[in-house]
Amino acid sequence: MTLTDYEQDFVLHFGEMGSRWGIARTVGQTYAVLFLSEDALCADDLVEALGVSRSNISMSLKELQAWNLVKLRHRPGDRRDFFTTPDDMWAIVRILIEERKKREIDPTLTKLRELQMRDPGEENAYAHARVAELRELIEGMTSFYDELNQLETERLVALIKMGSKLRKWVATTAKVIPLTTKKTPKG
Amino acid sequence: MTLTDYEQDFVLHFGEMGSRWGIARTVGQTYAVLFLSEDALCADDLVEALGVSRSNISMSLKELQAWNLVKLRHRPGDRRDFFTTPDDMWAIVRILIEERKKREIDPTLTKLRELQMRDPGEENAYAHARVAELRELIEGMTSFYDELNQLETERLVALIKMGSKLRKWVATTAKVIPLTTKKTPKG
DNA sequence: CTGTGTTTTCAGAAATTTCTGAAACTTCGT
DNA sequence: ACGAAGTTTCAGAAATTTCTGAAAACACAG
Repeated sequence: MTLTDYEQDFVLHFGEMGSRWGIARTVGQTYAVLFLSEDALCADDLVEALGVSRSNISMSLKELQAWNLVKLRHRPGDRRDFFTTPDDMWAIVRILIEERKKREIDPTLTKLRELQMRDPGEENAYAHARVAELRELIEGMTSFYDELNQLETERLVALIKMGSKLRKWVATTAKVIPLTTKKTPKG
Repeated sequence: MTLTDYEQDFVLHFGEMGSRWGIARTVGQTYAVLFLSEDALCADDLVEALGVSRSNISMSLKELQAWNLVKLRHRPGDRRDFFTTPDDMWAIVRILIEERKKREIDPTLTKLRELQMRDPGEENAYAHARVAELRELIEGMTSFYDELNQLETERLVALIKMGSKLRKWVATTAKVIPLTTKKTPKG
């Protein structure tokens, strides 16, 4: 398991981007190696390819499994665990978006709803309105996402390829629905 | 500048979420305070509200300005800088998405394109194909995003509110376009 | 030019996250 | 039950990120 220069380049990039994507470097690199590999790899292959500790690989694989980003495989007569990435890329995209939503949006939505339940009192009138605005916006966006997410992949791909047709359709269809965002005036 | 319990709760949540969103805690809190405040605030207001150092606030505001998430205001006869958040929430959403794309997607797209230019050679045939697949997918998604981003806010909001209409429209319109994702077979 | 009120910078302290090595655990064959 | 091959856990080391305090820089008034 030695990486070619080409692979190396890709893998190092994923490692560096890791911090921006909210994952540890080794997790990013591990995923990258599996992504590029035609066959399933075992933990020691990854240790060798990346030159990091066995335990680090173990942790990273655990994290990738928690995110559903790798699949476990077994070979007859071999006790080791082998790993691959799902080969349908769109499945990967859906997983990534779903996981990010779960971690980055849902807790905030919960908090906003909780705040909305409270009696804000005089002093928090403005804050309360602002929270409502934010909550409505996030709710709108997540239900739009749910809508898209219900499309089977084939149709989603078609939609994405449709380009300007979508814009035209919105232009003709959308105008009947009234705009509801209110601007809150400022001092 | 003392925060009410209500505000405090919101602000602390934004601080905690910061790490998940890829921003420092103080940056998140600073933004939260400004977001909830009806009037523009100066740096010392924020120091008092959050109980952190002046320099930390200075850095945080600088970062928020780099992201275009706060606006600078001045008062006649007052030398201090005052800050607010843009009051159009959709503008905020657009900024956030654009900035994330810039940081999290664009560098990778550049890298993938760079790899595609290279002569991969025999040994990298599979990796090269996999990179192509990923690049195409990301390009497709970003141009769909560009498409949506060209809609003026009013129409975007309408589209988001359209719910199942979109799905129906895709069902009737999309089927003419052939599916192009190829599954790469595995060992 | 000097003094006052303000923002910025930056080296190092503090906090947090990531990684390692050693030990513990699991599973299976004999 | 024992040993071999594999995996996981976890305390602390290493690396990274965030925050502070002191100093520097800036902008204006007198």
